[in-house]
Amino acid sequence: MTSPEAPGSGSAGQAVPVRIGGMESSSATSGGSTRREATRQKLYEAAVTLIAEQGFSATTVDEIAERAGVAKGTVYYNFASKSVLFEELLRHGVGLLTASLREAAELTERTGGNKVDALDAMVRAGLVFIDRYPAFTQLYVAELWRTNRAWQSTLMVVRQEAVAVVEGVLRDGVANGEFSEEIDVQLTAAALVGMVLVAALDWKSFQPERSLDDVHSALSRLLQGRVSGRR
Amino acid sequence: MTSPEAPGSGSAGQAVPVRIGGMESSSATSGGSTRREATRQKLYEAAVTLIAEQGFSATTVDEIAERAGVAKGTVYYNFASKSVLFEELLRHGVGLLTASLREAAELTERTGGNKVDALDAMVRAGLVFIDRYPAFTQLYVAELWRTNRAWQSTLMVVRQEAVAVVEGVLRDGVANGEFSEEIDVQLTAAALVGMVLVAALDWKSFQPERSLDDVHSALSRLLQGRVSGRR
DNA sequence: GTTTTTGCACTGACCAGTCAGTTCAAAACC
DNA sequence: GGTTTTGAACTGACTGGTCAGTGCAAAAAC
Repeated sequence: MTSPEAPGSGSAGQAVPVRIGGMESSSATSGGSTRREATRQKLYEAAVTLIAEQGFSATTVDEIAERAGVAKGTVYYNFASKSVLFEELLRHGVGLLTASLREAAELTERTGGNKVDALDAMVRAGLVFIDRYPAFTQLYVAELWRTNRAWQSTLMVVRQEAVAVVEGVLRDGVANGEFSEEIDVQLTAAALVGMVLVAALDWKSFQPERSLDDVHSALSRLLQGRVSGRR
Repeated sequence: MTSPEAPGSGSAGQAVPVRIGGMESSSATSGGSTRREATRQKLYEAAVTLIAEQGFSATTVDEIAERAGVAKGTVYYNFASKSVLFEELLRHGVGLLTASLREAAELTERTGGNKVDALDAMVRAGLVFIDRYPAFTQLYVAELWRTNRAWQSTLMVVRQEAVAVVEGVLRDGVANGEFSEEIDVQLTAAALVGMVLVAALDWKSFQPERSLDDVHSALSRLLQGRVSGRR
């Protein structure tokens, strides 16, 4: 099940039954069995594609259960409600993205790259993420600017974490003179995120045969202002 | 004429409502009453905000009718179904955007601007549009990359019309040497659209007190590569 | 007199969430 | 070893409610 979607905690090896306490702090249901974790994972995977395709409200719990190969009751055994399932899915997915962006930025830092390099590395990290989890990305974009929804506040927090990584790099770049002091950090960060997001979704939807490198270099060019003019 | 048929009665064919290419609704209002047009307009306005907030499936026809101050029967007198109403709304809205972009590009052309100016004018036109119709924009973004929905093909056609305007300017710019020949027109256009879309939605959602000029200048800077480095 | 809107009762499909009952692997016991 | 008990995990039929779409007679608008 190295399935193509549903950001889940790695691909939980289903062979190894022993899994000692390590990592995750969320204690609550400690003693969590592996079986349960596997079921949740299957549910995430089923839900993410269905919701990306049809939207949250148009996706039924029966469908999710069916695609996960599980009874409907199991969904409710594992999650308090349909929207809790969704909320948890969102939190998890964006967490992965944030970690990935942060790592890209830090790696560049450590290997002595400048801030433009960091930005470029983050663009690539974003593309890699979208390449791996297109459905999740799609669903995220669809929900991000909605108001009046149960998971709105969760989403906002989680979004801010991701955007903050980009903003941080921009701010650092301004501080060390690499970027103009005139730039508006917040707006520029949003614009950069949008650039990657939309270009990548278009790539996946309308010309999926293109390579990641292709897309990356097009965006790099734009990012570095190598669009206009000669050369 | 895509003249509105009588209230879809008969249980007749409910075969997939996907129908491409319908001509523009008569702008001339030929014969068509203005009253009807006004009712439709009210329904569009009611539907757009509700659907932007809640999504298509979570929005009920009763709600739409109520917010429009109209009886439910009227909705069905004017539109064959809920999804037809939505589809027409999409077509209508994107039509406005496309016209606006095209106008911006042409005006720049006529007043002797170069292609960068045209792009910049289109960015502004996009911002003005989003400023005026934030709910529509939001809803459009939420639906754009969905698959498996009834109005998918309509959306695709209409999206292409809008993106094509941007692509056209880019292509012209490449042709006259203003832009590098290396740019990927399609991807760059998508990225530019994304930049404006996401920056503007963030603006509206998270810092609505900013002025349009503010946002525009931040994007202009990015567009012209005046972000990094020197002056 | 024709078109459009209203109001409202009605139907049939669909769906989130529930709950009494089943499964089965590991623990407890002999 | 073999047997019994336990309980977490899972099942799926069922319920109560919701909602798209219908039908139609009468009023309003043009």
